[in-house]
Amino acid sequence: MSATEDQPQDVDGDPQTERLALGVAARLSRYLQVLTQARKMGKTTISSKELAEYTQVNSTQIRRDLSGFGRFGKRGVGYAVDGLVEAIREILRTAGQHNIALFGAGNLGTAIATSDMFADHGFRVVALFDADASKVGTVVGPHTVRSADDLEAAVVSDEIVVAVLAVPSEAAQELADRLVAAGVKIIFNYSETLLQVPPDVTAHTSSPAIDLLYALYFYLA
Amino acid sequence: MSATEDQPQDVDGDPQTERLALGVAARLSRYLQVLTQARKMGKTTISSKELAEYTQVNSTQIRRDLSGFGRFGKRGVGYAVDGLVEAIREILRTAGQHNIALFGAGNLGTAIATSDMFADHGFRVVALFDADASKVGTVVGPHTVRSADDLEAAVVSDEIVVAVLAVPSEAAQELADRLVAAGVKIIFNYSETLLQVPPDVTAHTSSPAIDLLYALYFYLA
DNA sequence: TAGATTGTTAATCGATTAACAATC
DNA sequence: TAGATTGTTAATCGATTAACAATC
Repeated sequence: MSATEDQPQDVDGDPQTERLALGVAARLSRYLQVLTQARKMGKTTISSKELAEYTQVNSTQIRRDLSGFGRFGKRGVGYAVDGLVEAIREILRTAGQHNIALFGAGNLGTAIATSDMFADHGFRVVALFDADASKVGTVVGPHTVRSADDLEAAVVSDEIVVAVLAVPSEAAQELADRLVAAGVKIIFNYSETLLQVPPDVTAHTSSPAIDLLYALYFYLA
Repeated sequence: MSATEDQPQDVDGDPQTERLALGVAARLSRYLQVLTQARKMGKTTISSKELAEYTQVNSTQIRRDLSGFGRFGKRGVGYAVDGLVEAIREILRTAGQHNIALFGAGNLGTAIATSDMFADHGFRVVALFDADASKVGTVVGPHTVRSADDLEAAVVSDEIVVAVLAVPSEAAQELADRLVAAGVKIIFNYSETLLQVPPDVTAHTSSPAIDLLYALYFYLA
Protein backbone atom coordinates (compact mmCIF):
# COMPACT_ATOMS: atom_id res chain seq x y z
CA MET A 1 0.00 0.00 0.00
CA SER A 2 1.86 3.04 -1.25
CA ALA A 3 0.79 6.16 0.55
CA THR A 4 1.67 8.49 -2.29
CA GLU A 5 0.57 6.59 -5.38
CA ASP A 6 -2.91 5.64 -4.23
CA GLN A 7 -4.02 9.23 -3.82
CA PRO A 8 -6.62 10.52 -6.27
CA GLN A 9 -5.60 13.52 -8.31
CA ASP A 10 -5.85 16.85 -6.54
CA VAL A 11 -9.27 18.33 -7.10
CA ASP A 12 -9.43 21.97 -6.13
CA GLY A 13 -12.26 22.73 -3.79
CA ASP A 14 -12.91 19.13 -2.86
CA PRO A 15 -11.01 18.61 0.38
CA GLN A 16 -12.68 15.22 0.85
CA THR A 17 -10.41 13.69 -1.73
CA GLU A 18 -7.24 15.47 -0.65
CA ARG A 19 -4.87 14.56 2.08
CA LEU A 20 -4.28 17.45 4.43
CA ALA A 21 -0.84 19.00 4.63
CA LEU A 22 1.06 17.86 7.72
CA GLY A 23 0.86 21.29 9.32
CA VAL A 24 -2.87 21.66 8.85
CA ALA A 25 -3.62 18.24 10.32
CA ALA A 26 -1.36 18.96 13.29
CA ARG A 27 -3.04 22.29 13.97
CA LEU A 28 -6.56 20.90 13.63
CA SER A 29 -5.64 18.29 16.23
CA ARG A 30 -4.46 21.03 18.57
CA TYR A 31 -7.73 22.93 18.12
CA LEU A 32 -9.56 19.75 19.03
CA GLN A 33 -7.56 19.43 22.23
CA VAL A 34 -8.45 22.95 23.31
CA LEU A 35 -12.08 22.70 22.19
CA THR A 36 -12.59 19.47 24.10
CA GLN A 37 -11.30 21.07 27.28
CA ALA A 38 -13.26 24.27 26.67
CA ARG A 39 -16.41 22.20 26.35
CA LYS A 40 -15.67 20.48 29.65
CA MET A 41 -15.39 23.89 31.25
CA GLY A 42 -18.87 24.73 30.02
CA LYS A 43 -17.89 27.08 27.21
CA THR A 44 -20.37 27.03 24.31
CA THR A 45 -18.73 29.61 22.07
CA ILE A 46 -15.09 30.44 21.33
CA SER A 47 -13.39 33.06 19.16
CA SER A 48 -10.34 32.54 16.99
CA LYS A 49 -8.56 34.95 19.31
CA GLU A 50 -9.23 32.77 22.35
CA LEU A 51 -8.20 29.65 20.47
CA ALA A 52 -5.02 31.45 19.49
CA GLU A 53 -4.11 32.13 23.11
CA TYR A 54 -4.36 28.49 24.07
CA THR A 55 -2.78 26.96 20.99
CA GLN A 56 -0.03 29.51 20.30
CA VAL A 57 -1.27 29.58 16.71
CA ASN A 58 -1.96 32.94 15.06
CA SER A 59 -5.69 33.75 14.99
CA THR A 60 -5.70 34.48 11.25
CA GLN A 61 -4.11 31.12 10.67
CA ILE A 62 -6.89 29.48 12.66
CA ARG A 63 -9.66 31.19 10.70
CA ARG A 64 -7.87 30.34 7.50
CA ASP A 65 -7.46 26.70 8.45
CA LEU A 66 -11.14 26.40 9.28
CA SER A 67 -12.56 28.40 6.40
CA GLY A 68 -10.94 26.01 3.97
CA PHE A 69 -13.55 23.45 4.97
CA GLY A 70 -16.70 25.48 5.50
CA ARG A 71 -18.36 28.39 7.19
CA PHE A 72 -18.20 27.30 10.84
CA GLY A 73 -18.15 30.67 12.59
CA LYS A 74 -20.61 33.46 13.21
CA ARG A 75 -19.26 36.94 12.59
CA GLY A 76 -19.26 39.04 15.72
CA VAL A 77 -19.71 35.93 17.86
CA GLY A 78 -17.16 33.20 17.20
CA TYR A 79 -17.44 29.46 16.78
CA ALA A 80 -19.89 27.11 18.47
CA VAL A 81 -17.69 24.75 20.48
CA ASP A 82 -19.82 21.64 19.93
CA GLY A 83 -20.24 22.27 16.25
CA LEU A 84 -16.55 22.89 15.71
CA VAL A 85 -15.54 19.73 17.55
CA GLU A 86 -17.77 17.70 15.26
CA ALA A 87 -16.62 19.57 12.16
CA ILE A 88 -12.95 18.95 12.88
CA ARG A 89 -13.61 15.28 13.62
CA GLU A 90 -15.25 15.03 10.23
CA ILE A 91 -12.35 16.78 8.54
CA LEU A 92 -9.84 14.51 10.23
CA ARG A 93 -12.10 11.56 9.46
CA THR A 94 -11.51 10.30 12.97
CA ALA A 95 -15.06 10.40 14.26
CA GLY A 96 -16.18 7.12 15.83
CA GLN A 97 -14.52 4.63 18.12
CA HIS A 98 -10.96 3.42 17.77
CA ASN A 99 -9.70 0.47 19.73
CA ILE A 100 -6.38 0.45 21.54
CA ALA A 101 -4.35 -2.44 22.88
CA LEU A 102 -2.15 -1.45 25.80
CA PHE A 103 1.03 -3.38 26.62
CA GLY A 104 2.60 -3.31 30.06
CA ALA A 105 0.75 -3.32 33.38
CA GLY A 106 3.48 -1.56 35.37
CA ASN A 107 3.17 1.93 36.81
CA LEU A 108 2.91 3.64 33.45
CA GLY A 109 0.55 1.06 31.97
CA THR A 110 -1.65 1.27 35.04
CA ALA A 111 -1.71 5.06 34.85
CA ILE A 112 -2.82 4.90 31.23
CA ALA A 113 -5.34 2.10 31.78
CA THR A 114 -7.05 3.93 34.62
CA SER A 115 -7.11 7.37 33.04
CA ASP A 116 -9.85 8.68 30.79
CA MET A 117 -7.54 10.76 28.64
CA PHE A 118 -8.21 8.66 25.54
CA ALA A 119 -11.97 8.40 26.01
CA ASP A 120 -12.64 12.05 25.16
CA HIS A 121 -11.23 11.55 21.71
CA GLY A 122 -12.94 8.35 20.72
CA PHE A 123 -10.18 5.97 21.75
CA ARG A 124 -10.89 3.04 24.00
CA VAL A 125 -8.40 0.72 25.63
CA VAL A 126 -9.96 -2.66 24.93
CA ALA A 127 -7.17 -4.94 26.07
CA LEU A 128 -4.29 -4.77 28.54
CA PHE A 129 -1.41 -7.19 28.14
CA ASP A 130 1.64 -8.07 30.18
CA ALA A 131 4.46 -10.52 29.60
CA ASP A 132 4.76 -11.29 33.30
CA ALA A 133 2.74 -14.44 34.02
CA SER A 134 2.23 -13.41 37.64
CA LYS A 135 0.34 -10.31 36.50
CA VAL A 136 -1.89 -12.13 34.03
CA GLY A 137 -5.40 -12.42 35.43
CA THR A 138 -5.04 -9.56 37.89
CA VAL A 139 -7.41 -6.63 37.60
CA VAL A 140 -6.21 -3.12 36.71
CA GLY A 141 -8.96 -0.54 36.60
CA PRO A 142 -11.62 -1.86 34.25
CA HIS A 143 -9.26 -4.45 32.74
CA THR A 144 -8.14 -7.98 33.46
CA VAL A 145 -4.51 -8.35 32.44
CA ARG A 146 -4.08 -10.76 29.54
CA SER A 147 -1.05 -12.72 28.43
CA ALA A 148 0.96 -11.15 25.62
CA ASP A 149 0.69 -14.54 23.90
CA ASP A 150 -2.89 -13.64 23.00
CA LEU A 151 -1.83 -10.54 21.09
CA GLU A 152 -2.34 -11.84 17.55
CA ALA A 153 -5.84 -13.17 18.25
CA ALA A 154 -6.86 -10.00 20.08
CA VAL A 155 -5.76 -7.68 17.29
CA VAL A 156 -8.18 -9.39 14.95
CA SER A 157 -11.11 -10.08 17.27
CA ASP A 158 -10.99 -6.69 18.99
CA GLU A 159 -10.38 -4.74 15.77
CA ILE A 160 -7.30 -3.07 17.14
CA VAL A 161 -5.86 -0.17 15.15
CA VAL A 162 -3.46 1.27 17.66
CA ALA A 163 -0.99 -0.31 20.08
CA VAL A 164 0.42 1.60 23.02
CA LEU A 165 3.67 0.27 24.47
CA ALA A 166 4.39 0.91 28.16
CA VAL A 167 7.01 -1.83 28.40
CA PRO A 168 10.76 -1.94 29.13
CA SER A 169 13.02 -0.84 26.27
CA GLU A 170 14.33 -4.36 25.73
CA ALA A 171 10.86 -5.70 24.98
CA ALA A 172 9.67 -2.97 22.65
CA GLN A 173 11.14 -3.99 19.29
CA GLU A 174 10.07 -7.63 19.51
CA LEU A 175 6.57 -6.57 20.47
CA ALA A 176 6.51 -4.09 17.59
CA ASP A 177 7.51 -6.83 15.14
CA ARG A 178 4.68 -9.04 16.29
CA LEU A 179 2.18 -6.19 16.18
CA VAL A 180 3.22 -5.26 12.66
CA ALA A 181 2.86 -8.89 11.58
CA ALA A 182 -0.59 -8.97 13.16
CA GLY A 183 -1.67 -5.92 11.15
CA VAL A 184 -1.44 -3.02 13.60
CA LYS A 185 -0.68 0.23 11.75
CA ILE A 186 0.00 2.70 14.55
CA ILE A 187 2.37 2.07 17.43
CA PHE A 188 2.73 4.56 20.23
CA ASN A 189 5.94 3.84 22.06
CA TYR A 190 6.66 5.04 25.59
CA SER A 191 9.98 3.23 25.84
CA GLU A 192 13.17 4.90 24.71
CA THR A 193 13.93 2.42 21.95
CA LEU A 194 13.77 3.71 18.41
CA LEU A 195 11.49 1.24 16.68
CA GLN A 196 12.12 -0.08 13.21
CA VAL A 197 8.87 -0.57 11.32
CA PRO A 198 7.86 -0.84 7.65
CA PRO A 199 6.95 2.40 5.83
CA ASP A 200 3.21 1.78 6.03
CA VAL A 201 3.31 1.62 9.82
CA THR A 202 3.58 4.71 11.99
CA ALA A 203 5.77 4.40 15.06
CA HIS A 204 5.80 7.34 17.41
CA THR A 205 8.37 7.28 20.19
CA SER A 206 7.39 9.64 22.96
CA SER A 207 10.27 11.60 24.45
CA PRO A 208 9.29 14.02 27.19
CA ALA A 209 12.94 14.84 27.82
CA ILE A 210 13.33 16.04 24.24
CA ASP A 211 10.16 18.10 24.50
CA LEU A 212 11.57 19.65 27.64
CA LEU A 213 14.86 20.41 25.95
CA TYR A 214 13.01 22.24 23.22
CA ALA A 215 11.04 24.30 25.74
CA LEU A 216 14.22 24.99 27.69
CA TYR A 217 15.93 26.42 24.63
CA PHE A 218 13.37 29.17 24.29
CA TYR A 219 13.66 29.96 27.96
CA LEU A 220 17.47 30.08 27.99
CA ALA A 221 17.90 31.83 24.65
CA MET B 1 10.79 40.39 30.23
CA SER B 2 9.64 40.79 26.65
CA ALA B 3 10.72 37.89 24.48
CA THR B 4 10.80 39.88 21.28
CA GLU B 5 12.20 43.24 22.31
CA ASP B 6 15.18 42.01 24.28
CA GLN B 7 16.74 40.24 21.33
CA PRO B 8 19.93 41.73 19.91
CA GLN B 9 19.79 42.76 16.30
CA ASP B 10 20.22 39.99 13.81
CA VAL B 11 23.86 39.55 12.97
CA ASP B 12 24.37 37.40 9.93
CA GLY B 13 26.82 34.62 10.50
CA ASP B 14 26.72 34.87 14.27
CA PRO B 15 24.20 32.28 15.38
CA GLN B 16 25.27 32.74 19.01
CA THR B 17 23.35 35.96 19.22
CA GLU B 18 20.32 34.79 17.28
CA ARG B 19 17.38 32.86 18.51
CA LEU B 20 16.76 29.78 16.40
CA ALA B 21 13.60 29.54 14.33
CA LEU B 22 11.01 27.29 15.96
CA GLY B 23 11.36 24.63 13.30
CA VAL B 24 15.14 24.45 13.51
CA ALA B 25 15.10 24.10 17.30
CA ALA B 26 12.44 21.40 17.09
CA ARG B 27 14.40 19.43 14.51
CA LEU B 28 17.70 19.74 16.37
CA SER B 29 15.93 18.29 19.42
CA ARG B 30 14.72 15.36 17.36
CA TYR B 31 18.24 14.71 16.07
CA LEU B 32 19.42 14.67 19.65
CA GLN B 33 16.81 12.04 20.54
CA VAL B 34 17.97 9.75 17.75
CA LEU B 35 21.67 10.39 18.34
CA THR B 36 21.35 9.60 22.03
CA GLN B 37 19.69 6.28 21.27
CA ALA B 38 22.16 5.53 18.46
CA ARG B 39 25.00 6.06 20.91
CA LYS B 40 23.40 3.68 23.37
CA MET B 41 23.30 1.08 20.62
CA GLY B 42 27.04 1.48 20.14
CA LYS B 43 26.94 3.46 16.91
CA THR B 44 29.92 5.83 16.55
CA THR B 45 29.09 7.30 13.16
CA ILE B 46 25.83 8.22 11.46
CA SER B 47 24.97 9.61 8.02
CA SER B 48 22.35 12.23 7.26
CA LYS B 49 20.50 9.50 5.37
CA GLU B 50 20.26 7.31 8.45
CA LEU B 51 19.19 10.23 10.60
CA ALA B 52 16.53 10.98 8.01
CA GLU B 53 15.07 7.49 8.29
CA TYR B 54 14.61 7.78 12.02
CA THR B 55 13.44 11.38 12.23
CA GLN B 56 11.26 11.55 9.09
CA VAL B 57 13.17 14.69 8.17
CA ASN B 58 14.62 15.03 4.68
CA SER B 59 18.36 14.32 4.62
CA THR B 60 19.18 17.56 2.80
CA GLN B 61 17.30 19.44 5.46
CA ILE B 62 19.38 17.75 8.13
CA ARG B 63 22.69 18.64 6.47
CA ARG B 64 21.44 22.17 5.95
CA ASP B 65 20.35 22.52 9.58
CA LEU B 66 23.73 21.35 10.82
CA SER B 67 25.94 23.17 8.35
CA GLY B 68 24.51 26.46 9.53
CA PHE B 69 26.49 26.03 12.74
CA GLY B 70 29.73 24.42 11.65
CA ARG B 71 31.43 21.66 9.73
CA PHE B 72 30.43 18.64 11.82
CA GLY B 73 30.52 15.90 9.20
CA LYS B 74 33.18 14.04 7.25
CA ARG B 75 32.45 13.66 3.54
CA GLY B 76 32.16 10.04 2.55
CA VAL B 77 31.75 9.01 6.18
CA GLY B 78 29.04 10.88 8.02
CA TYR B 79 28.84 12.47 11.45
CA ALA B 80 30.59 11.33 14.63
CA VAL B 81 27.72 10.53 17.02
CA ASP B 82 29.46 11.78 20.16
CA GLY B 83 30.68 14.95 18.52
CA LEU B 84 27.28 15.75 17.08
CA VAL B 85 25.51 15.23 20.40
CA GLU B 86 27.84 17.73 22.03
CA ALA B 87 27.57 20.16 19.13
CA ILE B 88 23.77 20.19 19.22
CA ARG B 89 23.76 20.62 22.99
CA GLU B 90 25.98 23.66 22.52
CA ILE B 91 23.71 25.07 19.83
CA LEU B 92 20.64 24.57 21.98
CA ARG B 93 22.59 25.96 24.94
CA THR B 94 21.17 23.16 27.06
CA ALA B 95 24.39 21.42 28.04
CA GLY B 96 24.72 20.87 31.78
CA GLN B 97 22.30 19.79 34.47
CA HIS B 98 18.75 21.01 34.81
CA ASN B 99 16.74 20.31 37.93
CA ILE B 100 13.16 19.09 37.84
CA ALA B 101 10.52 19.08 40.55
CA LEU B 102 7.97 16.32 40.07
CA PHE B 103 4.45 16.63 41.50
CA GLY B 104 2.28 13.60 42.16
CA ALA B 105 3.42 10.26 43.54
CA GLY B 106 0.64 8.20 41.97
CA ASN B 107 1.14 5.66 39.18
CA LEU B 108 2.29 8.21 36.64
CA GLY B 109 4.50 10.11 39.05
CA THR B 110 6.08 6.87 40.22
CA ALA B 111 6.68 5.79 36.63
CA ILE B 112 8.45 9.07 35.90
CA ALA B 113 10.39 9.13 39.18
CA THR B 114 11.76 5.63 38.66
CA SER B 115 12.61 5.97 34.98
CA ASP B 116 15.89 7.27 33.60
CA MET B 117 14.35 8.90 30.56
CA PHE B 118 15.31 12.39 31.72
CA ALA B 119 18.82 11.54 32.83
CA ASP B 120 20.15 11.03 29.29
CA HIS B 121 19.39 14.62 28.45
CA GLY B 122 20.80 16.36 31.49
CA PHE B 123 17.59 16.55 33.48
CA ARG B 124 17.43 15.32 37.03
CA VAL B 125 14.38 14.89 39.21
CA VAL B 126 15.56 16.45 42.47
CA ALA B 127 12.30 16.53 44.39
CA LEU B 128 9.06 14.54 44.42
CA PHE B 129 5.99 16.12 46.00
CA ASP B 130 2.51 14.91 46.85
CA ALA B 131 -0.46 16.66 48.44
CA ASP B 132 -1.56 13.49 50.20
CA ALA B 133 -0.17 13.57 53.74
CA SER B 134 -0.23 9.79 53.96
CA LYS B 135 2.26 9.58 51.09
CA VAL B 136 4.64 12.17 52.48
CA GLY B 137 7.75 10.49 53.85
CA THR B 138 7.32 7.29 51.85
CA VAL B 139 10.09 6.27 49.48
CA VAL B 140 9.58 6.11 45.72
CA GLY B 141 12.63 4.97 43.80
CA PRO B 142 15.49 7.26 44.84
CA HIS B 143 13.11 9.84 46.35
CA THR B 144 11.40 10.48 49.64
CA VAL B 145 8.02 12.05 48.98
CA ARG B 146 7.81 15.61 50.28
CA SER B 147 4.83 17.72 51.19
CA ALA B 148 3.63 20.10 48.51
CA ASP B 149 3.75 22.79 51.20
CA ASP B 150 7.53 22.83 50.78
CA LEU B 151 7.30 23.76 47.12
CA GLU B 152 8.31 27.42 47.36
CA ALA B 153 11.37 26.73 49.47
CA ALA B 154 12.47 23.83 47.28
CA VAL B 155 12.24 25.82 44.05
CA VAL B 156 14.82 28.23 45.41
CA SER B 157 17.12 25.90 47.32
CA ASP B 158 17.15 23.17 44.65
CA GLU B 159 17.45 25.62 41.74
CA ILE B 160 14.42 24.22 39.99
CA VAL B 161 13.80 25.34 36.43
CA VAL B 162 11.18 22.85 35.33
CA ALA B 163 8.09 21.45 37.07
CA VAL B 164 6.42 18.26 35.89
CA LEU B 165 2.80 17.80 36.94
CA ALA B 166 1.49 14.26 37.33
CA VAL B 167 -1.48 15.28 39.43
CA PRO B 168 -5.28 15.16 39.03
CA SER B 169 -6.78 17.79 36.71
CA GLU B 170 -8.45 19.62 39.59
CA ALA B 171 -5.11 20.27 41.29
CA ALA B 172 -3.13 21.41 38.25
CA GLN B 173 -4.05 25.08 37.93
CA GLU B 174 -3.57 25.92 41.60
CA LEU B 175 -0.20 24.20 41.58
CA ALA B 176 0.75 26.06 38.42
CA ASP B 177 -0.11 29.39 40.02
CA ARG B 178 2.09 28.65 43.01
CA LEU B 179 4.94 27.47 40.78
CA VAL B 180 4.76 30.60 38.66
CA ALA B 181 4.80 32.76 41.79
CA ALA B 182 7.83 30.81 43.00
CA GLY B 183 9.69 31.53 39.76
CA VAL B 184 9.41 28.33 37.73
CA LYS B 185 9.49 29.10 34.02
CA ILE B 186 8.62 25.78 32.41
CA ILE B 187 5.68 23.61 33.40
CA PHE B 188 5.14 20.23 31.85
CA ASN B 189 1.56 19.20 32.46
CA TYR B 190 0.36 15.61 32.24
CA SER B 191 -3.17 16.42 33.36
CA GLU B 192 -5.83 17.37 30.85
CA THR B 193 -6.40 20.87 32.20
CA LEU B 194 -5.34 23.73 29.97
CA LEU B 195 -3.14 25.85 32.19
CA GLN B 196 -3.27 29.60 32.25
CA VAL B 197 0.17 31.09 32.77
CA PRO B 198 1.83 34.46 32.12
CA PRO B 199 3.51 34.98 28.72
CA ASP B 200 7.02 34.48 30.08
CA VAL B 201 6.16 30.99 31.35
CA THR B 202 5.93 27.98 29.06
CA ALA B 203 3.16 25.53 29.85
CA HIS B 204 3.09 22.36 27.80
CA THR B 205 0.05 20.14 28.21
CA SER B 206 0.78 16.65 27.01
CA SER B 207 -2.01 15.02 25.07
CA PRO B 208 -1.26 11.53 23.82
CA ALA B 209 -4.82 11.17 22.55
CA ILE B 210 -4.34 14.19 20.29
CA ASP B 211 -1.03 12.81 19.04
CA LEU B 212 -2.79 9.56 18.27
CA LEU B 213 -5.56 11.35 16.43
CA TYR B 214 -2.97 13.04 14.25
CA ALA B 215 -1.27 9.73 13.46
CA LEU B 216 -4.63 8.12 12.80
CA TYR B 217 -5.51 10.73 10.22
CA PHE B 218 -2.59 9.79 8.02
CA TYR B 219 -3.47 6.15 8.34
CA LEU B 220 -7.15 6.61 7.50
CA ALA B 221 -6.68 9.22 4.78
C1' DT C 1 41.74 5.39 -6.82
C1' DA C 2 36.55 4.59 -6.48
C1' DG C 3 32.67 5.11 -3.75
C1' DA C 4 30.21 7.61 -0.52
C1' DT C 5 28.54 11.50 1.74
C1' DT C 6 28.93 16.20 3.05
C1' DG C 7 28.22 21.26 2.37
C1' DT C 8 25.91 24.62 -0.44
C1' DT C 9 23.46 26.69 -4.14
C1' DA C 10 19.39 27.98 -6.53
C1' DA C 11 14.75 27.30 -7.37
C1' DT C 12 10.16 25.97 -5.62
C1' DC C 13 6.75 25.43 -2.64
C1' DG C 14 3.85 26.15 1.26
C1' DA C 15 3.09 28.61 5.62
C1' DT C 16 2.29 32.89 7.76
C1' DT C 17 0.35 37.32 8.56
C1' DA C 18 -1.65 42.13 8.11
C1' DA C 19 -5.45 44.25 6.58
C1' DC C 20 -10.20 44.89 5.74
C1' DA C 21 -14.77 44.25 3.78
C1' DA C 22 -18.69 41.41 5.01
C1' DT C 23 -21.95 40.48 8.40
C1' DC C 24 -23.68 38.70 12.76
C1' DT D 1 -27.28 50.80 15.31
C1' DA D 2 -22.47 49.95 17.22
C1' DG D 3 -19.18 46.66 18.29
C1' DA D 4 -17.10 42.45 17.44
C1' DT D 5 -15.39 38.81 14.82
C1' DT D 6 -15.38 36.08 10.73
C1' DG D 7 -13.88 34.95 5.94
C1' DT D 8 -10.64 36.11 2.40
C1' DT D 9 -7.26 38.54 -0.20
C1' DA D 10 -2.65 39.77 -1.34
C1' DA D 11 1.93 40.12 -0.09
C1' DT D 12 5.87 38.28 2.56
C1' DC D 13 8.52 35.20 4.63
C1' DG D 14 10.68 30.94 5.70
C1' DA D 15 10.93 25.95 4.87
C1' DT D 16 11.87 22.42 1.69
C1' DT D 17 14.21 19.97 -1.83
C1' DA D 18 16.92 18.52 -6.07
C1' DA D 19 21.23 18.74 -7.76
C1' DC D 20 26.09 18.65 -7.69
C1' DA D 21 30.82 20.07 -6.80
C1' DA D 22 33.99 19.33 -3.03
C1' DT D 23 36.39 16.02 -0.49
C1' DC D 24 36.98 12.31 2.86
